[in-house]
Amino acid sequence: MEAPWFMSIKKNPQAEGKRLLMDAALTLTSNNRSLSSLSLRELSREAGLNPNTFYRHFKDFDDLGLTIIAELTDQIRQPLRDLRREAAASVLPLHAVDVSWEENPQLNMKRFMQVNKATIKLFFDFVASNPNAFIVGVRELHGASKVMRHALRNMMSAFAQDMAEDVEMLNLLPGLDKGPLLALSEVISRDTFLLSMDYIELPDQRDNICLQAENLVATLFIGSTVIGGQGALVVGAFED
Amino acid sequence: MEAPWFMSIKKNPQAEGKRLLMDAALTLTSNNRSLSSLSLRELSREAGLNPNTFYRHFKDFDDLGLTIIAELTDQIRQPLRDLRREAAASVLPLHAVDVSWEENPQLNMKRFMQVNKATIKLFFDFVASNPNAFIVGVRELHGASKVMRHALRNMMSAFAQDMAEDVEMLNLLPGLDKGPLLALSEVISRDTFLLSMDYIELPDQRDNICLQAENLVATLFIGSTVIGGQGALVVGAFED
DNA sequence: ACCTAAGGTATACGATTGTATACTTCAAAG
DNA sequence: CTTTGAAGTATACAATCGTATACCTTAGGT
Repeated sequence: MEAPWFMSIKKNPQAEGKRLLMDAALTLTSNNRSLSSLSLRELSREAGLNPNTFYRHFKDFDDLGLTIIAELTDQIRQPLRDLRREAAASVLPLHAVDVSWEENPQLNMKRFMQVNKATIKLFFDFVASNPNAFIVGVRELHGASKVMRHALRNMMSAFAQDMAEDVEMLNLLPGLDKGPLLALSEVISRDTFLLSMDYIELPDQRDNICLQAENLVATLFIGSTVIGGQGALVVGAFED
Repeated sequence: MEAPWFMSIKKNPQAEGKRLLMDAALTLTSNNRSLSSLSLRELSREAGLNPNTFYRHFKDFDDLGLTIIAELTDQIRQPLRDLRREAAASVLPLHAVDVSWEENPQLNMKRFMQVNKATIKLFFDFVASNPNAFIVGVRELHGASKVMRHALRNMMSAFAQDMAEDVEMLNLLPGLDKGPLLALSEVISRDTFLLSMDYIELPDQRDNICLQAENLVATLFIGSTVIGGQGALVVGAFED
């Protein structure tokens, strides 16, 4: 009698278990669990592996978490920058007559709002296609492990720096100094991350959530511009 | 031989264990643990009680958590409103000539900023004197238990409503409609809560963190006022 | 062709866990 | 007084936990 096909196949042994364990962790944590509440055996069971296999790849649960975060960052960071450029490119050229802000605040504010809206839409699309990764990320951002918290905070700081750089490079808001811009980016980065939980959990309110995010970003940027003494640049765009 | 005093004293048996268990939970979670990662025996051990005593008072850990949150809310909500009135009272009467915003934007903006600063200072003082409660609160706000998350979210919504009511009643920002005001309050409530973690963990940066919070609040309120079409009310206060 | 180390497994052990059952104590209502 | 119910304890047990030790398989370098 011959052995069934699936018993004779040897999968490629290239650290397959590592993937399985990381995926299992994502699966489990996405359903009302936190990393710190998982047990080794539970995780291995979900991954379909022997408990000891965990130690072949990770020192402890923090190690696992850091690996997940590193992968998450790799998957998100560059795409996010690309999204922003893409959004800017799809909007700006249409009005590329390059009217200065002083000349026509309304037009330039509309530009900004459109890039804003497009970027946010693309970001949340990304969230919706990687829900589990975002769930762990947000959960562990204020979770039990100090190591994890610091790693995620650093990740979000990096995102904020990217955002600030892009806004400056694309000349979206000329009235903003570098310092305030970076501070705002940190806030926006964090709040958008947190909002992504709502976006995942409340599929019927996604349009609303997008609007919320857009409003937050616009409010912050405009407020900061005014405080920076460049209010004349923007206030004209909102008067009747 | 007489028994030592502490053995003969019968503490009032009015659910003493309940207090001990809640305190134990706060103690344990404040030190790199989450509620969902606690074990029943661990908690009982910390409280100095028999494991089974837990069930005399709580159905499960969610029940414990909800009780903690309820108590937390009771301790914070009214004091917070009082703080805001106190801050407003300590600042407003000095300038109570009641100059309209249109007449003197600089003066009125200064009023707002002072109330803002005072409230935030008082709030963070409160945080510093109840650190453990805030740590659990923030940790469970995005934690594993859905029940807990909803409860904490409701709590923060209540805080936001309080804030919106107070701002309106104290006439701090006449240029803001009720809708946007409430939306902003929600954001501020959440962000301030999260900032309180930094305030607890980084005692040497507390002044900085206060400034951060003040800036955030000011930026949001001003930005929203401009978007609402009342930019003329505020923009004058920041021009050279 | 051999060796080695990485990836994965099997088994076992003591510690810890949640909970069930039964017992105690004591405050207060009857 | 008696009763009764709430608060807390003692003991016990099966399940699960983390981890130590030893073993198996295979890809890749020499």
